[in-house]
Amino acid sequence: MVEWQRTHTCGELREGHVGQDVTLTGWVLITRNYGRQVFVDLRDRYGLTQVVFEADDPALFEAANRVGREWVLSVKGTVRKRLEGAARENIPTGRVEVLAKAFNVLNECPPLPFSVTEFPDEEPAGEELRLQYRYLDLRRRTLQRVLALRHRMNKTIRDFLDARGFLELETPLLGKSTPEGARDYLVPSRVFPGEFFALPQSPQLYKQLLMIAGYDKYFQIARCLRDEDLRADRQPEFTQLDVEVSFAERDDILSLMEGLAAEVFRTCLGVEVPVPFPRMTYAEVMARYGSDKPDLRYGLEVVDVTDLAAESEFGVFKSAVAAGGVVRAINAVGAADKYSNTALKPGGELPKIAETFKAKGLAWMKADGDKLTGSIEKFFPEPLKAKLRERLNVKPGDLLLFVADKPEVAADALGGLRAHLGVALKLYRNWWEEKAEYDAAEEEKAKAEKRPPVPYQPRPDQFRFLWVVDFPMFAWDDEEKRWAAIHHPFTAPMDEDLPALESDPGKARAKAYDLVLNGYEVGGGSIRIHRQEVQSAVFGLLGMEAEEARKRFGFLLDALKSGAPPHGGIALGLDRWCMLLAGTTNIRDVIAFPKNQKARDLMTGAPAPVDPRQLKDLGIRPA
RNA sequence: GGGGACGUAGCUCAAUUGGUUAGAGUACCGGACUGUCGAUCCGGUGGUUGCGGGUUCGAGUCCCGUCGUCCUCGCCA
Repeated sequence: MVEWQRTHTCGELREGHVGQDVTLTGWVLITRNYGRQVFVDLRDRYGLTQVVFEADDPALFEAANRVGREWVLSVKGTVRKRLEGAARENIPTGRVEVLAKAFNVLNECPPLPFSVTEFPDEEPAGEELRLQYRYLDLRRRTLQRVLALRHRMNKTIRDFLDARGFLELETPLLGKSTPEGARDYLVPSRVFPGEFFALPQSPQLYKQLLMIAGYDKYFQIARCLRDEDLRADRQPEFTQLDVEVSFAERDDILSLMEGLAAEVFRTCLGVEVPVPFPRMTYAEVMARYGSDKPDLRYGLEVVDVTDLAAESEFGVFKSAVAAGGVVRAINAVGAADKYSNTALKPGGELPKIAETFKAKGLAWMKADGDKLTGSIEKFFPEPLKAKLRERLNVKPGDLLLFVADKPEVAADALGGLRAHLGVALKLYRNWWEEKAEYDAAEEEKAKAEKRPPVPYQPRPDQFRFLWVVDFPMFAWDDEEKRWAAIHHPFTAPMDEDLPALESDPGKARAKAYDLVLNGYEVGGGSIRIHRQEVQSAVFGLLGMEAEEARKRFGFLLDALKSGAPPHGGIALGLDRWCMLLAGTTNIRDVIAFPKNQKARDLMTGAPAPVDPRQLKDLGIRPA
């Protein structure tokens, strides 16, 4: 085997290279045997080039005939223009081909458990199988593009923050378990049997200590680990852009992030997202959308009708109001025909969703012409119906959905219904769905017109950012009978709410903010407490005795006394960012080696039992 | 921990009301073929219907259990 090193990549050759002797290396996508020629599509992550073996050289031709899919080859040959009429305009290398003079088989490959070709009408293999053979899955062009996009995103972030004087600093993986928050992944200490490190849920405390140390602009693309149940957009280990700034107030952080988001969308998608992003208070989004991360790509807002319901004769509404509850409604515009009365009965499609969120039931009316119909209609006298129609802007064919309950339950249930209806009524389209449609049509057109296809360009209106601000400091934990931090225990209360900390903790608002994009929480942060006495007070409210606080966070309390500057920051969930940039709703699609829903790595099999001697060294006995 | 969907050839799927020997496409193997481009044509190999039990004259199909995967509620400061 001689001189197999490549001179060009498989995506490089053009008409300008015609006549040159070149060497390509890559994987065989597919071969076409035509009797007198063998065509081999050779592929690497840069592209695909057609290689031709001709029968004039019987030994070479015979050898080429044996080559199969996914073999790794090095091919020496001459670039030549394709025959008249045989050029392909849909790939950049489509006007040329390489006439092979010699080749090396760098590795053979048996038939694979699934196809990596990704032909248009080819159904992808099941995810379980793809995760088991992730190294093959990653060979697919789609995943190669996603990981390249992820690189581009990370690079943009680093360049953006570097240009503004930020330092990328690393913090430990082996740290100390902190109370509250998610379950920790623990690492046993060999030197101190029975003692454990905890892997970081985020670099939160370290970055605050860096602020106190005077590193006033910090960032890190940091791995975070939380041992909680997973979802389509949650992995046990995930990546955050962690940012912290000293002498910053909330708006400094928000506008910095707006600039960063705009830069990321510019470089990764070619989209100019409008800044600044809209802002709403937590109270407002919960009232209007029933969610702290509403998707603003569609309306379907929640409307309060408590006053009208109280005037009605409907017992369920009246008693809910009498008990201090609320009655809220959604007008599912034009959906009266889509949901039969059966689908709206208890146990039907929509009531079941409401019940998922703890609502006791779902009441409804339909607008049949200019009449309201449904079983609860009779409890509303005509003038009240008129007010209802006006409040909810009812038009013929509309479906009204009511939830009567405690404010939080009503918000959750209607928020859940809103999200469900957004999908069911097709109130919005994801940009990648429009792209898929465009691509299919454009491919056809380009082929007919013998030109390269024009790539799809996403639009700014397909990305609806939102800042949610003024979160409450605490929520009452009914199970543990105590206040729990909504953000985290280091979040500063709003200055004017400092008195409320003592008198009415539930009313105190935090200097906390979340960034929401198309219904996904893609970032969250706060201005931190930088005064020791405030931090101690908050610990106290969270039910932590002074002695315990000292034991757990003594280092932080001491540090806060030692010249801590005001500071604050944010963390962006980069996996979710990458999802939305890549056009997927599955976080595993943007992580090279993800875990499955039970947090198992199907490729390596981790987690796995270990040798008993390892456990003995660590002083651990299995349960 | 709760709810839901799914599990049939290497892969993607089909199989009527419970009814004959479980099919198709693709992959793979063999053959034909002078420009293909997911070539085409002809032929062939390939099955513990996830696993265990039950009902039945008869189970891929129905019931129970179990394992696995995904979605979701709780959970994720």
